[in-house]
Amino acid sequence: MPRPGRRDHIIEVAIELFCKKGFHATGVDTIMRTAGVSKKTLYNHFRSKDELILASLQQYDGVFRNNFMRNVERLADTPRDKLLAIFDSARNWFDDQNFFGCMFVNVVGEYSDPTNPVREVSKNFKQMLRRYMYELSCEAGADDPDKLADEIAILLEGAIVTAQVTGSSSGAETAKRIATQLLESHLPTQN
Amino acid sequence: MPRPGRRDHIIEVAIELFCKKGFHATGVDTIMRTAGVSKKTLYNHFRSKDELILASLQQYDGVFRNNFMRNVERLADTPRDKLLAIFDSARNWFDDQNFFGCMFVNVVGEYSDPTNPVREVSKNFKQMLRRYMYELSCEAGADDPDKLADEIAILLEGAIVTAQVTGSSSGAETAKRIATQLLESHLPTQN
DNA sequence: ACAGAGATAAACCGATCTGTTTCCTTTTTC
DNA sequence: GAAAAAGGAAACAGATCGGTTTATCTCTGT
Repeated sequence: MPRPGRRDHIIEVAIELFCKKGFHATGVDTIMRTAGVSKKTLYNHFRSKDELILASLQQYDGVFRNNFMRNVERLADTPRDKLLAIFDSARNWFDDQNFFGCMFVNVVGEYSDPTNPVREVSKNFKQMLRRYMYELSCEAGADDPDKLADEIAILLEGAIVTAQVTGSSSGAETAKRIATQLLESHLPTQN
Repeated sequence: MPRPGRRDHIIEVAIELFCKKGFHATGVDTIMRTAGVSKKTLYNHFRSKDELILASLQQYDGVFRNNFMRNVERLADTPRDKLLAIFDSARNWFDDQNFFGCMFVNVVGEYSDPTNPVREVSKNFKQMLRRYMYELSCEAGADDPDKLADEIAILLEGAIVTAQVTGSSSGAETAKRIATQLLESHLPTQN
């Protein structure tokens, strides 16, 4: 049996390197050296680099849920406020020293073949986010929760990319401002 | 003197490959073979691959101006309608067979070092876009053209990334819908 | 204590990477 | 038409790529 925690540690290191340096630019030698693990061990846990990339994306999917969404839940109580807190949570993320944009967007930029499995993983991640926004929109009593979810999702994507390219997190506030206006129009007035 | 057109042709080929396959994944051998040019010629025009990447980004900056912005100008007459036509022009772009997201976002995903020149080129590109939106906002009589430009810019970024990841161009309409609402609130009523 | 599985470091494999060089042909220029 | 510049094909260099193998060592279960 493999020693416990090793696999997760390799993935943890891989996520950091993939985010920071990119996927093609990060060699397995670097990952294995950074993780303090022999190459044989790495290939004992993952059949190939592609498989490690996939595992990293799936792991990051869970990490993001725990960090980002839990943060949202902590920052706000009502569904309406949670929809807005998404952008506060995003701002915290942007201001982190280790923010290099969305891992799922970056991986799609490097693997454009539509049949590549990373594409589906990325799509699923974005769908998961949108579903979360959809549920919040329903709970908040939006007149058209489907549309509102699409709109909030686009605002978040735009804020992420803007922060990544410009290096400034101010896009989070711009997006939140737009979102506030959207909620005012599409949510029943709260007294 | 170098034979005319050769340099531009190499760049043209490089842009296509960089967009489609990514930057690290595209080797100079592939570029040179696709361009039908010897390696010596390539390195006669560009000192290194990094220099070719930079030249490609700068060239694409101009290509984008001609294709995207001219398309906007063609689709609408008034500044207000041009601001909205940005998203129609974006939709055409997304539906193109050769859409692989924004080259400047993709390059930032692969080169995260803040001192890398590609970062500044990407930032400049986004600033150029924002300036265009700012000027249209001013002409349209926006109450706060700076804010409106930021907002439209985020909407466009969000639509681009969404189209890239999901493969659907419908985000362009969602973004346009939001933009319409923003214009209704921040522009003087037009009769 | 002993067998077997897991891990390690290192050598190794063939392929590919960016970039240079060589030799020879084509094109430009005066 | 001749000198000079540019281009082409291919070998070459050194490094790195993803991935395998080998020999040695360290755990673990019983």
